[in-house]
Parts: sequence; structure tokens; C-alpha cells
Amino acid sequence: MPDQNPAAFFEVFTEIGIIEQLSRAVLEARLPKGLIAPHFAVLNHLVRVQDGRTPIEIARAFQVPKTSMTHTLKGLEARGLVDVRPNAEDGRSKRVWLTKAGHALRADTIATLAAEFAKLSEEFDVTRLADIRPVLRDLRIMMDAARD
Amino acid sequence: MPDQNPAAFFEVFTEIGIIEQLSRAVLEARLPKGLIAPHFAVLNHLVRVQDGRTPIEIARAFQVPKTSMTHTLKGLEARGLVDVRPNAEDGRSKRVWLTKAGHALRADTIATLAAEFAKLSEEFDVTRLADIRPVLRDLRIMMDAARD
DNA sequence: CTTGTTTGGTGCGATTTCGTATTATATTAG
DNA sequence: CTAATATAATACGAAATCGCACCAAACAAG
Repeated sequence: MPDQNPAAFFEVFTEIGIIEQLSRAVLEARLPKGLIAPHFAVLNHLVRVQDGRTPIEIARAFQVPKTSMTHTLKGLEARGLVDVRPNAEDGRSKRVWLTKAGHALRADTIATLAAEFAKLSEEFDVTRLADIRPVLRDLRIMMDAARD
Repeated sequence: MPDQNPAAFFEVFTEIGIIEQLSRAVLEARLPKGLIAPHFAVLNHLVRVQDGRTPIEIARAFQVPKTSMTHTLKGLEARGLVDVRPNAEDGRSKRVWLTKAGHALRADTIATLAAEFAKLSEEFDVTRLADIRPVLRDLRIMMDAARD
């Protein structure tokens, strides 16, 4: 019988917060010196939604201020992982494109992490992870829509 | 048939990262000016594990450098939410205690969020959340143990 | 006891995050 | 067309995070 009191749902978010922290530490330990999780998140995002996004679109996707995204993109650009070029359709904005190096770093990092996950599967029933994925996805979609 | 390829598990952590970000925004919008999620996390932690912890114990629990915890505790202390007192059993360290105000802020915040969750339950089948809680808990315990 | 090592906490500087204000371009109203 | 408003990006400063170095207390070896 599932626990229905509000504190139970609060606990779900607490668990999610802790797991996020632990998984971020795992990710950052595998990134090249100077790159942190937000850098990787942007690379990953650009693959998932297609690159050529504007900085403000990316900032909104991550719910961070546009000034933070300016800074993150500067770091990626300085390392040659993205190209930031003027937007031909709007003189105010720019568009962000992944470079070869950007694609490669993202792919290599995921490959490395996949190997870690493989080891993880010896200790954890991965079908349980697969099972919660749709719930997390729906929760994310709902919360994403709920932000005014 | 659940998706077994490694990228599927990667997606689980991606979803968790996004949900953490969105839920943190919700939390911080309800905290008093100047308090951010880490402050609340410490208050909450001290209730869950009993207060009287040392700063380094708290830092380890959150996987953050001890210098970061010094800073966070300073903020909580300046607002009268915790008392940081010398540790009678070890002259090097201190112990952190919740004040009345600290207990109250934590309780009030949770009460406010519980009301939000209640509204949330009109849009989302909360039994699904309750169902994933044990999986998240076990995953957190496993990852927590796996960090060297 | 004395010395060397470990541990808890903090000072300091570098980087990140983010709010505010500013600039440049686009859009809308008249 | 001109003026007013809105939007994209950045400069700048404040606060947060964190690595490194340091100090003080505890612990261990002799």
C-alpha cells in the first residue's frame, strides 16, 4: 500500500536531489579539467534538440538566467566545442553550433559513462531503472509545463 | 519490454537532473529572500538525522567541500536558524544545532510545498510517484555506497 | 614527553551563478 | 516614417562554490 501523505512526495524530491548530486560528481570526474556539468549539459542538449539554437533558447531550456548561459557558452567556445555565430534572421541574437570536437567530447563522455553503468548493473536491477523512466519523463513534462 | 541499452539509463539521469532543477526553482521561490536551496537542505538534513552534527559530517553527507559548508552554515547562523557551538568532545570541531526559528522555517516551508503538491496531484497520478520512491531510494543508497 | 601525522575548520583567491543595468536590434502603434 | 515598447546579448558587481594553504587540536610512534 503506497504511502499517500504529502511528506512521501517530498521524499521523492529529496531522493532526486541526492541522486542528482551524486551523478553530477560522477560526470564531472570524467570531464576534462575545466569543464563542469553545465558545459556537458549544453552539449547534450544541442544534440538532443538539434544545434543552431539561440543562447536565450538554451537558457530557457535549462531555467537559468541568460547571463549564466552567456558565461557557459563562453567557456565552451574558448575550448572550441561550439561555434557561436550571428543569427542571419535576427541581428540581436546568435546561433550556437556544435563543432566536431564538441560532438566528439559528448560522445566519448557518454561512452565512458555507459561503461560505468554496465558495472552498475551488476549491483542494481536495471529493469527497475527502465521502469521508472516513463514516470520521471511524465513528471518532468508536467513540471516543465507548470512553470509560469 | 523495457529499453535495455545504456543510453536509456543515461536518460534516467538526464530526467533526474531536469526535475532537480525545476523542483529547486520551486523551492527557492518559497524561501525567504537570501536563503537558497543548500540552506534549506541543511535544515532538513539536521531534522532527518538529528541535529548536533559536526560541519564536516554535514559536508560529507552532501558531498560538498568543507569550505562550502562553512559558508552555508555562516549564512544559516547569521539568520539565527542554527547555533554552531564548540564540540565538547573534540576541540577541533563544532556541533550544529537547529534553533526554534530553524525548526519553524523548515516546517513552514514543507507545509507550503505540501500545498503545492496537493494541487499537483490533480494533474499527476501521485501513486506513480509513490511507486518510484523505493527505486530511487535504493539507487541513492547504492550510489552513495559506491563513492570511493 | 617529543615528534610526526592526521583531522576539523577557516582564510584567500579563482571560477561560477545570477540580478541589475546597458546597448543594439526588432516590433508595434500611431 | 517616427516614437514607444519589447527582446537578445553583454558588462558589471554581488554572492556562492570550491581548491589550496594554513592553523589548531587530536592521535600515533618512538
